Amino acid sequence: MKMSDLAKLAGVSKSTVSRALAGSERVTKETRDRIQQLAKDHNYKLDTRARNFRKQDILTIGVLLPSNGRQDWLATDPFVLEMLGSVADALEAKGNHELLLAKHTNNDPSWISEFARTRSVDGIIVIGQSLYHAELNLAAEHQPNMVVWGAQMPEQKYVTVGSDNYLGGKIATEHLLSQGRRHFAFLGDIRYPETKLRYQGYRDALKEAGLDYRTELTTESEHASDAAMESMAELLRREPSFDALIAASDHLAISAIKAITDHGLKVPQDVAVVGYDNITLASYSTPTLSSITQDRQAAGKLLVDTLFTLMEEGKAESTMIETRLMARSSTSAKQ
Amino acid sequence: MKMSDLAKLAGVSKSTVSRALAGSERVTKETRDRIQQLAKDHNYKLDTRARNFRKQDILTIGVLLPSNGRQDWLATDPFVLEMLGSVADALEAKGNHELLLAKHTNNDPSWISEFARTRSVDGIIVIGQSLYHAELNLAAEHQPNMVVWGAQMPEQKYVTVGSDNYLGGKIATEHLLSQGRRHFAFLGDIRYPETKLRYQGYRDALKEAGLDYRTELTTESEHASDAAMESMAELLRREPSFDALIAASDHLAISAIKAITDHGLKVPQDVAVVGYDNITLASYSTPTLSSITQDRQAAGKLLVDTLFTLMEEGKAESTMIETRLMARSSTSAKQ
DNA sequence: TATTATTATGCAACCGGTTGTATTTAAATT
DNA sequence: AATTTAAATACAACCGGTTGCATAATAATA
Repeated sequence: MKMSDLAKLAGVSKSTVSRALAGSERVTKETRDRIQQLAKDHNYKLDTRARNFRKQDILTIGVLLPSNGRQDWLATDPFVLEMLGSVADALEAKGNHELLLAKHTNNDPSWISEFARTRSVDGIIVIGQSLYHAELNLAAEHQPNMVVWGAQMPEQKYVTVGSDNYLGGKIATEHLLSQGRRHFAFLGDIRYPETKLRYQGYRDALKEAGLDYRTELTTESEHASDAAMESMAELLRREPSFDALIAASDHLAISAIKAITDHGLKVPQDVAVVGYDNITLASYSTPTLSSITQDRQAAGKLLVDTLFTLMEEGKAESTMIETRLMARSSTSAKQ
Repeated sequence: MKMSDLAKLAGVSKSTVSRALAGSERVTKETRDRIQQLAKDHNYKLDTRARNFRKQDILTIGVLLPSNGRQDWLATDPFVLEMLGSVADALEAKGNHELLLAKHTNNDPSWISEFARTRSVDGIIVIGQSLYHAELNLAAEHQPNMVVWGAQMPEQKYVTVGSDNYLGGKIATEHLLSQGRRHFAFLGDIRYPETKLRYQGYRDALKEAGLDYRTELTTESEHASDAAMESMAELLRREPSFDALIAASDHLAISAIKAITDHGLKVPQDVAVVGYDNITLASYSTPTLSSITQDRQAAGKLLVDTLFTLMEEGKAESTMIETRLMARSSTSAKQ
């Protein structure tokens, strides 16, 4: 059932139907009501695809969810969903926009630039820079209206929005320093730009505190939790003397806590842990996890706003949102 | 830059360009290559909206993420993201489909039927039945091609895909019964259809074991964690004698564990806990959380397959996927 | 009642591609 | 060289709406 069919039924022209359904004043109230009723009766549904094609007043925004190398990382980290939600909210608030979701499926990262090249979306938001810097640069050539959640990189052709990861790493470290901790370990994979910055903040905080950065206490790990457990277990065997751990994500932190507990040590008494992202569960896990907060609502809004600046003006600057440590702390002694 | 511009540049007709870009054999290889090169040089991008409008070979599937009443529930539960991911994967595997994402924003549930009424998507998948049974029924009238992740309800006009929540509740309870637990409490909000079934499974398992269901040990709670903490704390004050807890979700379970620990009791020694969903973090939290697994990969695939059956044949049946308890257990004594 | 102003509706072009069919061009056959 | 056959390209209609402009219908004015 198309509009012309409905027009025939109503005994009027297509244009009248179009205007009637749009509620235009150019059609008498009676005709309008009659046609609208008729449309309802016959369960007529306007073809949005045709409408949008003609009007071209709805922007389609592609939202991309890359995996983090590991197939399952993305699917498990609630932080990504919260970001997605806040991006959707921010788009919704703008009005007249469609959110086209695309996610990583196979292990070939070229889908990102492929998406940028072939889909004629009006803009792209990538939730998670991951290891795809080069790929994202390539994508940006095809779709200049692209904003990525992540960290600033050298020779970057896309725009990033992120939190101050360097500062975050520093705050986390200083937090534990202020509680008298002196032997640090860092858990995270510094191949990831964001993790690397957090790591640098961590190192600098230690340096400023006059503490030697002890390289052998650093461990690499994927975001996935099994790998994290193993890394942590190995670290504990190798170097059991640290009393403070900075983890690059809450997921890692929670895995680490398990590994530490399994090793027979107590958190936070023996080892204090600080995570990153401050996912909801962090507040409710046992023991409560201290974490660096990245404000997702602000982040989603900033991603969208930045993209719109880009679309309207053709340029935008990479920006950061607030980073802070949540007040609650795993280090407070439990009885 | 539209196709006709490119045609002018190339000195050929629009149709030749169209065919050249589509890689048709009807255009000489030389012309084809020349045009493709030209397109690349001029950074021409085909208008997918126009293409899809004309070809009508791409189905648009709306994926809806309702909130769970509480504004923040959805955004925090990784289970939803995992479901979303697996739905996206399943759609991707089908090919020729677009995933249009829409989520709850304000507190008005009518957006669901509004979406069904006004957006001309080819089908709808709703991830989370929540409390919106009536609303979903309404939506189904506008878009019969609608599949909902949730539980079967009386007088239901939409199709559901879900796991066997009744069985899940039963398995969870029997698991703790087999470990000698005898005093049970249930944490969850039975207004939610899925939770209600889990609760019924729980009650029946107790009945079959010859245990009186002790109504005063049941507590209602939203999925959100603050409310859960409070409910749990109150329950502990009121009735401190139970040694087993069935929680309607892992999120609830983790909150509950915290409340129990804060109360000075030990998990699992004093109170054994079983959750639901088996989110990734459940395996890595401390203590490890037993949980009922719902296979998300299968779920996403089944949601999509069911929707396609519906779209092709005009009818489909509500189905269930496997439910099982994960082997690892919080009840195993820790030393 | 004839004429003008106003309002309601219809016509046809258009959005940017795709595709069946007609036409031109080149190659093959006699 | 003339004719048939095949290959390459062009033409024009179409997808399902929207919208500027023309026209028909109605109301207002002389």
